[in-house]
Amino acid sequence: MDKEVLHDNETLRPDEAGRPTLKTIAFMTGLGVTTVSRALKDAPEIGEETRRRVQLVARQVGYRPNRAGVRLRTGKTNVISLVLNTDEQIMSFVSDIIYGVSEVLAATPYHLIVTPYSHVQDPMDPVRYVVETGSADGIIISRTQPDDPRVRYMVERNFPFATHGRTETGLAHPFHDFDNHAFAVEAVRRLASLGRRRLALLTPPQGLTYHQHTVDGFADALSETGASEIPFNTVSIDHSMEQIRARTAQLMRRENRPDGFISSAGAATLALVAGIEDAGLKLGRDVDVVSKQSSPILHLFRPELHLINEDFRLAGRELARSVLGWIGGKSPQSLQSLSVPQEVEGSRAVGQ
Amino acid sequence: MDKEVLHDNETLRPDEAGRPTLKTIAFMTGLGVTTVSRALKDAPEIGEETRRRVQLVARQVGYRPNRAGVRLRTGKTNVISLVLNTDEQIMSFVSDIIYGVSEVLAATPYHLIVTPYSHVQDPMDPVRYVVETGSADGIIISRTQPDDPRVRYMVERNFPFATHGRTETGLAHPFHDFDNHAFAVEAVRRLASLGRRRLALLTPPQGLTYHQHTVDGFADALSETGASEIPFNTVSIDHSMEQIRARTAQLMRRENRPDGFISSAGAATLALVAGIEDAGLKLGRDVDVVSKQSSPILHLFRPELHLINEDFRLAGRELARSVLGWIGGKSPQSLQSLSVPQEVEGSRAVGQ
DNA sequence: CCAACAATCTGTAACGTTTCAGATGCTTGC
DNA sequence: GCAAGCATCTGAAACGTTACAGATTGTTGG
Repeated sequence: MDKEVLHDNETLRPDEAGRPTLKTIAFMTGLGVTTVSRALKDAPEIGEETRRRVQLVARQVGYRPNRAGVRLRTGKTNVISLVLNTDEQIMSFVSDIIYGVSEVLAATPYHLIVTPYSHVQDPMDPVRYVVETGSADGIIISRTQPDDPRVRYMVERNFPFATHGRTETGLAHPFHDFDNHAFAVEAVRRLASLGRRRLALLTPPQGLTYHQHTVDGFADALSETGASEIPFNTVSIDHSMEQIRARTAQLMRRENRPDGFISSAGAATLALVAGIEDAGLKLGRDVDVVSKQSSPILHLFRPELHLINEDFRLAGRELARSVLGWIGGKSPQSLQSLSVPQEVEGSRAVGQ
Repeated sequence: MDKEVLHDNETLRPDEAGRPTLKTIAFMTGLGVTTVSRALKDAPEIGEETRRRVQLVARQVGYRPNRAGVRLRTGKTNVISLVLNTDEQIMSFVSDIIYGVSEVLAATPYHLIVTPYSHVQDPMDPVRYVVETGSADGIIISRTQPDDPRVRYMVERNFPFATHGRTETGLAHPFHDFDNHAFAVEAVRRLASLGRRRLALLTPPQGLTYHQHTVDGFADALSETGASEIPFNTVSIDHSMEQIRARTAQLMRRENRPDGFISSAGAATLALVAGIEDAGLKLGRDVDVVSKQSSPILHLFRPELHLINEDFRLAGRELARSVLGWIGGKSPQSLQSLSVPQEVEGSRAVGQ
């Protein structure tokens, strides 16, 4: 600290507008930039006093590592990419996921970047883009399929990711999923307990893993309760409100109409109920409906609805934790979680 | 192309797993990396044939500029930051904005990064962070206030941004706004035309610019139509569903209750209507409600509702275009837009 | 024929970071 | 007294890009 060699940094003017860099701190402390770099990340071969001195100065001048510098040198982007389908109709749950992810990332140096794709594209495109250009350290995807090509692709390349929903690839990868089997079972039981015997299921989109989970839960609970199924396969929650409404009305005007419905999405339930009422029937009297919801609003729509919450903010948090975990070296197997259907407050709540 | 000096790039192995860089293309074409760099951006001092040759090779090998390299060298991040408040209750509109922004950015090299903040923080924090660390080239903010400190901050630093909502700072900056004055006027007229004379307004949050716009439009149209106001200032659309519902019920049980409501948000309308019905009153008979909505769902909730659409996806697109415009050198004044209330399909639609 | 010029092309340096392979000085053991 | 070892520190090089200041041609005008 005395001999001050003053390495001839020709153009070095300490506080010249720009933000401080390692060089700035090196100059201020009289150390080399290598030493500063190592001191800041608590490397072992740095003296105790030096470390403290460097960290003090760094804090004082508000040093923040330049992301581009780090990224160029190390390849680490400190970015998580959330891949989203922009065709979703009513999608307040999307913001919930985003906020959940954000909550977790806030305590880290990670930024969240949203990578959208639409129906005109191969869902693989955004994933390929991120992996090939290395524009993120990890990816979160949703609308997961049993044999999801995106999952295969990323596993092959050993690229960290987490899926919202499970696969049946046999590949071990992080996921978070809502237990839709349990949801369907609880829903059927509820309807059965109300004396409903002819049940129809408004399913998740064909081809997604949780479609099958829901259908399986429905079937299992049907045989458990002895209720029967009224097929309702012409629409799914991916269809437009108009279509769901029309098909429901159509179904409800038939001879052998259902007396109980299970709906896999809150928005779809609005259309479903409208269809029921179009047919001149009344909720709670002629038919009961159990619905999933992601925002606590459906009880305002029709108090007769039976509701089960799916917490997407929680999903976002879990998914973020999972990718970070994988990036951090944890084993994929240890980063899988399942969320259980939540009882909704109020008299008509479903669940235990 | 004949003398092939083979610049001694010691460690250069063309196709060694990694993605192609300028160096790769330089090697393949036999040119210098400077030439390649310039050829790719159509610089003037590059021969026609060379340019074509370079661009052909670049396309063939799937060259994509390394973002970290560009960012480190030029300071350009090719990132737009969308700053969001995570405390919003029901926020399907958030995804709409995100998708709108994405749509526009998709055709550009820009990435979208979501920067959240919560009530515990100063709304200034995320803005300061982005500006100070230079982690984006432009910012989009919402929940704009008449004298918004974030706007002053960014204008002072000449940092490109766009606001969802206007300010009254006198500073020229890009914005997109929904014409809430017009919305309130149309809403009052509609209620007046239905013979409603005692109107209550469920306002946007106090402190935000569009609160005043709405209130002003309401007042203007009241004097135009001769209707009178029933004060309803104890809640705003930022309050919880429960609070809105309870206050509404309370209001509707009073002697001098309103016979018309204007609601500034779709989600709040659910609670508002619930409150009305809690008081034993009936929509369309005892009271009419005009509501804004951002998703076409409220007509399913109660067909008696009068609805006006606010298109948030459009807002997202406009906001994205605005920031990009400013970054691209256009004048802030030329990047301001206002969106007019949209008529909702169906018999009870409001608007022209 | 030569100077001047335009048209093309080029290497070097720099952005901020981390890794690598030392350098320096001080103890320690014998 | 000295080699070896340890504890600290260090500069150079590299990541991929662009700006700068030339270099190398061939062409033109006088």
